[in-house]
Amino acid sequence: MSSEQTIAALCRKLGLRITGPRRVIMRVISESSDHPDVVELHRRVVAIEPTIALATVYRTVSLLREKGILERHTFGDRRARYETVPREHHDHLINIETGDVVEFQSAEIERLQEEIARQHGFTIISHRLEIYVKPIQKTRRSRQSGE
Amino acid sequence: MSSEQTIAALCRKLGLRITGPRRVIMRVISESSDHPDVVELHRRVVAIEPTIALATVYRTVSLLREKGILERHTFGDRRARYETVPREHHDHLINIETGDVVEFQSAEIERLQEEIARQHGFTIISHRLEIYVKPIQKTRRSRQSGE
DNA sequence: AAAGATATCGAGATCCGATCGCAAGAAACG
DNA sequence: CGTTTCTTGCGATCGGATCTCGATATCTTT
Repeated sequence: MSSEQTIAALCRKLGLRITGPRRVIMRVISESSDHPDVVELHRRVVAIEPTIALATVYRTVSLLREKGILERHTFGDRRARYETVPREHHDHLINIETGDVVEFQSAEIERLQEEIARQHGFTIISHRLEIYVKPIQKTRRSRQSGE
Repeated sequence: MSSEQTIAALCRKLGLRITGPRRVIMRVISESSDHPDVVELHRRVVAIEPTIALATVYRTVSLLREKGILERHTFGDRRARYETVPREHHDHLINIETGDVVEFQSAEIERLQEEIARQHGFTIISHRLEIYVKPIQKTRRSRQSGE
């Protein structure tokens, strides 16, 4: 999702009407590189156009999610956070000591997931893999290469 | 978590009072091999002792979670589901159409995770892998419009 | 065993994120 | 322009989870 004309084009492609609120909401989303929740999105939206209702933001994000434009995450808390769908799927290594997040991809793991799902008679809709880690300690012995 | 005496012992060990409601709730949990949410737990609990309140079940499960006895999952929906901390780690296939959860293990995936973590200079503390799936459809052929 | 201290309970109120219903307003299309 | 259908704003409502509080039960102390 990107600039002004493409938002209109996107709406048209999705069969959605091009409305003022949607223009603003989509623009805010496209300019957000973090993972805002709906209230936060609404905050940013009303900073531009104060009349836009919270419910409209809710409706728009779920619409965009249905259409595959947005991804919904639910981290620790119970509020949903949104992110534009990355063009390449990735999973996360979370450093529990620092909170840092490292993205990674593994075609091999993806393949194994497909295999497991198929063995159970399912097809994968989506998945979530989070690996909680800490830095390797160097004890008396081995050091690690790389990194 | 297991039979009657061990529940008392467990409570004592955790510094909790051994009460009627707790006995029942813990028994229900120990006898559940699925991933019930709190309302479902309460259903099973009141089948044994109808006077036990939903709030008590909420309080008990969060207590047991704090103490490391239970694991809390939040799959697709917004409700928390609980399971006793397994002695062998497993991951979950979640059928998004029915909400059913299938447990699985994959030594291969675990191995790859270890490898990825190591390549980034980390050791794994824990991880979470959830695969959201739906049953394999038969022929998906010409469909009319929309959606 | 009785009593005091306090953790726990049940029931309903409350919180908070998310959704709904409806009348008014706006887009699309001719 | 006028009609049709979609969208919006607003308040009501939903649903899961938590909290309040008086009553009760458990543990501890004697």
